Amino acid sequence: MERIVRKYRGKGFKLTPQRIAILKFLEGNTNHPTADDIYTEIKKKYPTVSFATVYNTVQALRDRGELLEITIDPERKHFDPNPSAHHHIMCTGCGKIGDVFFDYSESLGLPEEVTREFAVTGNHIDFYGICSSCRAKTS
Amino acid sequence: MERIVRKYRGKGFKLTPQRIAILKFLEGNTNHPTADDIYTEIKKKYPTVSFATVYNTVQALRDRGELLEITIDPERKHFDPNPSAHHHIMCTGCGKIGDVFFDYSESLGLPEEVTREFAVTGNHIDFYGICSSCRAKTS
DNA sequence: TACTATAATAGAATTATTCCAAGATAGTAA
DNA sequence: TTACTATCTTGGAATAATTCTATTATAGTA
Ligand SMILES: [Mn+2]
Ligand SMILES: [Mn+2]
Ligand SMILES: [Zn+2]
Ligand SMILES: [Zn+2]
Repeated sequence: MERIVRKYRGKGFKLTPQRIAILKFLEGNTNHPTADDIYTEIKKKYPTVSFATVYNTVQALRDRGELLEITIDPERKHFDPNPSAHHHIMCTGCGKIGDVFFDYSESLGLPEEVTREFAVTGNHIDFYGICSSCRAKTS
Repeated sequence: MERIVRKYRGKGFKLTPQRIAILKFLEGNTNHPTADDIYTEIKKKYPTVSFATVYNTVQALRDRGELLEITIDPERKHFDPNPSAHHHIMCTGCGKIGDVFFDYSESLGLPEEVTREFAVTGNHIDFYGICSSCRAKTS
């Protein structure tokens, strides 16, 4: 928590109790929670917290480059407190999202007809698969 | 249009006038339209068409493997009548989505800690960039 | 031509997300 | 400390995308 305070102090980002709770929940969290996941968690300690606060906070973090919005799930957005470039894999059985830490950039050269039209700035890979617990169920 | 009839005849997929209009709009369309784009177009010829029909039709096509749902745009789904494996690039300026026809699968080996947990079934790459017309504007 | 499974429609419902106005408060500077 | 104010929180309304439902219509088939 001291690290959190140190990280955001003096950056025009006010550290309110709700925000600190959100930051603590997100810190090191590799579950890629949805807005609802965050809301449900923070509500345990701050029963009057609102969705607006959750969305405002994740937006503020996103704008500061501290958090990523993940689009791999067509149903809803997931948030990732690890802003370093990495990729994701989602289980098509249960929706679980895992991290893929590998830089494929070298292999992702684009065809000339694409680079003629687009100046490429980034990439993100969505992998799909079946997680071990889902495999256990169906087999 | 004859090709469309031939393709779907006798497969439990009724070819209504609205569906034919949707199929014609989608056929060869590389613009990755949204549900609203489809609705707006079909409404020109069938003013009473409903969103339910648009969604029902794209779902039926998706279930038959004739159409893909694209998640590259965090705001809304886009649909792609080309179901063959390919990737996409979106302009972060105007939202335009282009196709990337290149099979990167050979280069997309996953780290062992991922394959231990997930049996991989597929992948899709989202590229980001700036399209030529957006570059013309800002420069 | 008649039948029936499937589709189309209007509109309500649901869900995710954003907006808004009013009241609080974190951080700062005196 | 204290006071100030820019920023934040909140409940609830608003928006937007998508799905559901009940009713009516019709494509495909016998
Ligand atoms: Mn991640
Ligand atoms: Mn495409
Ligand atoms: Zn699973
Ligand atoms: Zn553009």
